[in-house]
Amino acid sequence: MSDFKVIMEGGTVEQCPRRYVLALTDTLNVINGKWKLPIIASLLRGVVRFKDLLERTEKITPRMLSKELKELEMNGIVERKVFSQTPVLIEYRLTRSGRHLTSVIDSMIDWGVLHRSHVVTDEQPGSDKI
Amino acid sequence: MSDFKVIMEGGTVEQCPRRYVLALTDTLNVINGKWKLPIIASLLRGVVRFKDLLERTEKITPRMLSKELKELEMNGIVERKVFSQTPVLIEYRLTRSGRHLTSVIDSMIDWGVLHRSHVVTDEQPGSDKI
DNA sequence: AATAGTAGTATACTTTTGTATACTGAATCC
DNA sequence: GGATTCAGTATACAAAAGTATACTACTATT
Repeated sequence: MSDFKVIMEGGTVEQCPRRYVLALTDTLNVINGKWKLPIIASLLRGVVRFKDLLERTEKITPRMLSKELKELEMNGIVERKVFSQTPVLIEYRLTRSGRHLTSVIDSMIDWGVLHRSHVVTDEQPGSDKI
Repeated sequence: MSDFKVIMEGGTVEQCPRRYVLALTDTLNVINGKWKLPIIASLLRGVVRFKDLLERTEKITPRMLSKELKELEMNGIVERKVFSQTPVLIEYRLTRSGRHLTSVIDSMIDWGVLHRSHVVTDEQPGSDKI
């Protein structure tokens, strides 16, 4: 659909529209850092609370979790819902955009799996052929 | 194909196989940082030399370019070929794995475009854009 | 009044990433 | 023998990302 590949076919830079470049950097900014994808992966399993995320995102500190969740919220990836119970209950869930990240994650997994197989089959020590 | 979504459908963590997690973090590690994707995008246009990359990757310093190219080479994304001419000629090109990154890039662009449209249509004033 | 549960914040630090600017080395050309 | 070209490296610094550890605010229960 986006057909980034146009730039391969011997064209000028302008063949890759600016809005695609923006879209790409948007996506990178959303998922970058050490914790974004692990958190998103946890949220894909459903609605969760802060404490749950703390426990099941290995070794993340509350400070980082808080920071990352804020960024994800600002970027429209997660929603934060407050329930005025006692003790207070706060739920985090993915937005529609957040759920759509599965397609990006899937393609990253596909590439990673493929790449690992290439590395194993192609790259014997010393000889580096394509 | 990789079907990361299995973890949505009410399962345990184990439903997302460890190798998928590894594949995902591989991919993240390969593309993370400020310069990896711009460099890969340049390389998608064909074989290039260090100096070309310096000129057309906006404002990158030789130090960073050198560092990033080394990492990409170590990760099996680019190949470096030395021609013993004078002045010496060194060519950088994508490996097969490197070229396959187009599918990841495309899905990131697709998500970014979609997300921008969601942000415009969904989100009330106050919510922040990327 | 002390305890416990939820959802974080505060402070100080280390590590990683990125920037700025100048420089090296090899070889040929003039 | 100095200028030029290519492909980087060296040094010093600044900024961003991440870690460690302790603490706060609210409130309901004991």
